[in-house]
Amino acid sequence: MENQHRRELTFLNNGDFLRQRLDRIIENSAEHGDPAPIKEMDFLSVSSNKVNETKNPDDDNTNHRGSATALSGRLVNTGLNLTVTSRVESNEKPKTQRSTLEGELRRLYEENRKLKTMLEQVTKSYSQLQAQFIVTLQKQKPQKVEGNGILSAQQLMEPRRRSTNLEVNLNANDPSVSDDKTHEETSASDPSNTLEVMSKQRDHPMIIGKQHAAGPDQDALDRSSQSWGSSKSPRLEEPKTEDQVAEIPFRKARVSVRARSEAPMISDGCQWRKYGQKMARGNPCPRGYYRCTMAIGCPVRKQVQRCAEDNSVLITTYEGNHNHPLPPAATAMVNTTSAAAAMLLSSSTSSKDALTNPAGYLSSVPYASMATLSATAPFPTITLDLTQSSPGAMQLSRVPPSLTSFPLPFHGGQQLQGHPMFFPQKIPAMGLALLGQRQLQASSMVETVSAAIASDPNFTTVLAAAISSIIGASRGTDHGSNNNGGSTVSRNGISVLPESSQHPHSCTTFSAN
DNA sequence: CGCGTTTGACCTGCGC
DNA sequence: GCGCAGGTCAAACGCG
Repeated sequence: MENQHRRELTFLNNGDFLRQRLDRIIENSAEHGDPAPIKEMDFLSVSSNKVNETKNPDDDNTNHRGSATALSGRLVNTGLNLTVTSRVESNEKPKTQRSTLEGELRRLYEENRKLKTMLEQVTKSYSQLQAQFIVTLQKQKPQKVEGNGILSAQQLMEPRRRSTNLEVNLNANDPSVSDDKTHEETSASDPSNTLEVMSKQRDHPMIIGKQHAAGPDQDALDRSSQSWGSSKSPRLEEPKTEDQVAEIPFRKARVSVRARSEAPMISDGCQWRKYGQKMARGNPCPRGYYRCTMAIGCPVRKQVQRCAEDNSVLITTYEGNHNHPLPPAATAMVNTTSAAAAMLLSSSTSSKDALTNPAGYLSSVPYASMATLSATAPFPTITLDLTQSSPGAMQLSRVPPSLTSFPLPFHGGQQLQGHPMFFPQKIPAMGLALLGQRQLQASSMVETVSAAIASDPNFTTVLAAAISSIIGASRGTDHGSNNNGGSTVSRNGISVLPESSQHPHSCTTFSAN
């Protein structure tokens, strides 16, 4: 069951499974005397096949997502947003063979439809779980404070963690690709899910406890959030309490977005106020510092800077947790991106492990073509690169020379010796399928990250562990909405791993429009 | 007048 | 300890 589900999700996200099936069909056709039933792939034209008369009741649904592939008169969703027409000389085929193919395709279509539904359910369940998780955390805060107002010795002795700086190249640069599915899926999540869904710490299983120790009041949260970056301005700060001191080692994850834009800032649905500008070393373009002004005291901040190598590339780095409802434009991205960041952070139970063996995590990130680790950056950063326009471009990414880079193996520890910046496309099947298409049709970033979430057992494991550890003790407080969540977990065969019960969440809101 | 931006000063962390 | 770089603050300024 688990394997099947995983396969289904993979297929949904990249069409690899279907591609294999189609290959098999093609091979069968060749064996039956049709040497080249599919001579070329027309990515633009809609099917003109004469057989396409029995319109499937779900055609509309498929078409509007731009994923329909017409093959032998049947629409098949490849999950690649590609429209493929096979020019099969259908009238040359024996009728039986044709009907067999049609039957096969019909079955595939139905299967694809089911898988799509399942993915939507999983996505929705994830959002619901997130919301419940946060609600439970908030409920438990008073207890924690009551029980123990200070951090454990282990927490206090936790050394300042090393950070990881991770770049994940996503081929989500094509705005022309329909994003209806994305909106459909993300809109299913309650905007409230975006509120404090993400904590700012990681690397510690008792992160939640730490937050609780800091107190349930928003001030505490704001204090911790205001320490954006490696330096704090102490001018207006009160003398540090024990809790505040203990917060220092725990820093926030960042999500950085690279997107091509001539505009001074990418539109992400939020309102920002500039509070500073600074010339950064090694970049002739100044870096702007912005603060979210959609609500008083919203701790979310972002940095905007143009890429030194390419001025058309805008690098936006987000950090912090919104303490207010988000507009739909911003909400759409929050869950998926925060989950991506959480997934990043959850990859390493310790920073040392992340430096030495981050493959386990990265291997689950689709389209992740390279990763770099920074021994100097004070926080883990996941970079979503929306600037790549071709598969080849995805293979190489640059990082500042100040960053210590490590070749990170994917799935089995493959590395390119001597090319620390270059990673083989040893990525999950979903990525391979896309790469194999030569024309990488990028779905939206949300879709991409969603794919990563849906297909990543590590993330779901961590999430399940977190929920189990937090909610498990207070099951009575759950409501009916968690039914889906529970089924999601069980479908993925998640087991609770106490050592993975960290809850790294990064609140991130962005879009690249 | 209110709001947002600009800009120089200040602070912290870190490397040498 | 010193210098540098990153991050933040707040007064000054501009605009509607």
